[in-house]
Amino acid sequence: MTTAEPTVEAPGRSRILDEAATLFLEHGYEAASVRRIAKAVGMRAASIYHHFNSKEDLLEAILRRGLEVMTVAFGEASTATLGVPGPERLAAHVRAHLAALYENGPYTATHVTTFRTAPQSVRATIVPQRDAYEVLWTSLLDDLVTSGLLAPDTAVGPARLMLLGGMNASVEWFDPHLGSLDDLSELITRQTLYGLSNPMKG
Amino acid sequence: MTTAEPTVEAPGRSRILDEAATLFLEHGYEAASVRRIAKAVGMRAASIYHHFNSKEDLLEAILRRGLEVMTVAFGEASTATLGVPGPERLAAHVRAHLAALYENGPYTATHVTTFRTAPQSVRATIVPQRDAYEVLWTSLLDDLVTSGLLAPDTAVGPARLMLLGGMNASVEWFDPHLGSLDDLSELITRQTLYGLSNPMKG
DNA sequence: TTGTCTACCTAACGTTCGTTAGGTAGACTT
DNA sequence: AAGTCTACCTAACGAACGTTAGGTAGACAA
Repeated sequence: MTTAEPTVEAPGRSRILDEAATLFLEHGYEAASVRRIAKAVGMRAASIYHHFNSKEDLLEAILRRGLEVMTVAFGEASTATLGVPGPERLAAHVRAHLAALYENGPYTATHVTTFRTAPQSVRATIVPQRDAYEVLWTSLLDDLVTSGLLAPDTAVGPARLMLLGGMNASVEWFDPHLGSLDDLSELITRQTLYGLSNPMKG
Repeated sequence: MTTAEPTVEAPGRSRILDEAATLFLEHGYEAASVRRIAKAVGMRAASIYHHFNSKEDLLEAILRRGLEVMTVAFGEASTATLGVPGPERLAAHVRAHLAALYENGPYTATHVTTFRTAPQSVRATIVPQRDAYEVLWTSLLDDLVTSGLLAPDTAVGPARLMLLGGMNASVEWFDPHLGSLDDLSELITRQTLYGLSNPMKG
């Protein structure tokens, strides 16, 4: 009513975020220049600065959003599986993290691939939220140990790092247009829980 | 006798490779400028071009060397474990890949972290050798299926990607000065084979 | 001793970078 | 109708980029 909806497409802040995240993901933060991002959006480099104070601010917004997508997905998986058995509960959280990587824009994928080489000042502002996300996983794995699904002597720290590392590494080879996210989730969950060894043997 | 050995340190091509690989690993290819690399070596930017034709050539040399370190390590593990049981054989190869990542300079670590965002022309020249390395792993896993260690219905492709992805992802959190490479190898091997689930339960 | 080669150097090239200053066209408010 | 705000624009800044041209000091060979 009040505002006419855009006829063809609405540029602006969210378009910039989308295109910048895509370019950061594909080429890295430094290699994706402001002019290249602007061109992808369909505007001039200077116009970026109407929406963001600096290129680093833009990166920070993207990393933060990627983290938020993960965190929200984790929370939804948690509330949706409050009473269910351990394996299903783990599977739901694995599926949630993978969905964050592949289904809500390039933000989470950009986060996990770009964070390590991001400028130190940007990383520093993000670290607390990142730690919070890792705590969520630690708590989940602790619960699964307590409930008896995971071995009592499980080293939860390394287990969390390997599980998240394995999921994140899938951005290097998994293409959601070619493979099914459900299949990938099931594969990772099963391999994490039971490994590759032949159950018929010792 | 013939040549005096360097009093303090020998700069030159190998120093450039070392420092460049370290900077590429830490900050990424684009963020590490030729001048910054030269400064780390203790020379001027122009002098780099006495040893390499371009920055891309330098990157290619580093990626190639990282791949060679992996490949050699894999080969040694293979010949050293020709007759041994499957679990030990897998463990040796895992240990070899991790040693390549952490023990023979930053080349392999730089390779696995930088390849994805490297300029397309550089990637293209490296791809064949990369594929060859993956074939080595595929063959190993095939053997382990045949020998009965791994389940007969193992999807070897995804299993390989997850194992290599998990090992490579460890560069984000593992510090060889703080943790033992043997412990990490054993952790990854055991988790890969048997998973995290409680063997006391169904 | 003269010449060649290696491994660096200084100086500079054109290009691109992130960023800023200041302008404008349209929408919406009063 | 005049004023304000939003979302862009053109033009340009200084700095840094990869790279090249040409020089030099020392080692070694003839």
